[in-house]
Amino acid sequence: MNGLFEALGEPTRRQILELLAGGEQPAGALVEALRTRGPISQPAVSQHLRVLRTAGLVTVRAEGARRYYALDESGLRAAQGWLAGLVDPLGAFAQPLDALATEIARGHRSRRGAMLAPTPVGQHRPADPAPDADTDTDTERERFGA
Amino acid sequence: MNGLFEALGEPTRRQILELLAGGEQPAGALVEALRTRGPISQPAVSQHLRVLRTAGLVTVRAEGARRYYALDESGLRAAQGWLAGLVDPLGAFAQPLDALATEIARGHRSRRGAMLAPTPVGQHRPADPAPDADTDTDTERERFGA
DNA sequence: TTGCAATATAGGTGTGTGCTTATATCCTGC
DNA sequence: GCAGGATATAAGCACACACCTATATTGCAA
Repeated sequence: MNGLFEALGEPTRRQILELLAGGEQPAGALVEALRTRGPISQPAVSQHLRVLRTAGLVTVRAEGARRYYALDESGLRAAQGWLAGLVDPLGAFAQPLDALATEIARGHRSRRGAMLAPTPVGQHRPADPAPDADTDTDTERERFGA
Repeated sequence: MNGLFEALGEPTRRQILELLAGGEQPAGALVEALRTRGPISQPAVSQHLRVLRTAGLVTVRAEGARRYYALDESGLRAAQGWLAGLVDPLGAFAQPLDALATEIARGHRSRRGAMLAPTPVGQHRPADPAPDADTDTDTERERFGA
């Protein structure tokens, strides 16, 4: 789960996510769909999918030679959580309600201010959901893992 | 309001947003704050602020020679809305509750599928909140506008 | 096994963009 | 007015990254 917002920053990748909002799809179908909008190569899409995957925005499921991609809600929620934490320092609305209780119990200080890195509740201190981190920890060989 | 997610894709810019979550701040203070994390020039920050502004993520208020920046919730909500639209095709949870009613009244079709560009409710069809759009429509001279 | 379909990786290229220094613009106080 | 502070723009550079073609890997069916 790295480079969350960096991944979202690319229009083609956002388009892929929109396509996946319609349900799970094999990589090939995504290539096809994207080609209705403009010319793009299969490897380009594959690379985008990899970025989305390491960002925790999509999941893969292998079925035979086909690889089905789907939205990964955890990543999407992480992004939403971070945004929510900005507007609403208390994080009251972010996902699980019990987080609110936690905050209250802690005696919510000063309501706004001195809360530089807003804790996006739900995931405690994601330490910035998208911390540059070019360190490709994804060396795990799992090619075509069935 | 352009390049929403592109703007969010930059770590320094996200850091600026986090700083602004603590309340309105003049540009200079942001430069100072960012310098605690690492070396950066004043123009660099100014440029980031511009990007955030044209993305609708921050607002500016001029007071004397100083320019106070603050979070623009509309932009943040737009981003959240888009994300929400992905996970929840009906857009039930996105901001104002009445949006749900609207959807229901319209007779929510087929629940999932064929809804490629999920309407993020709240702002009807932002036509992709961050549509590449390199066309710099921001030629409006408003330098140091009081 | 061979062939083909589906997808991923390798390697190379061009461009966008984030950075810097230098300078312009605008405000305020003297 | 002029000096100095605060911020924005200009111009140029370097590097990241999105893209491509070519190829490797895996699965399946003949």
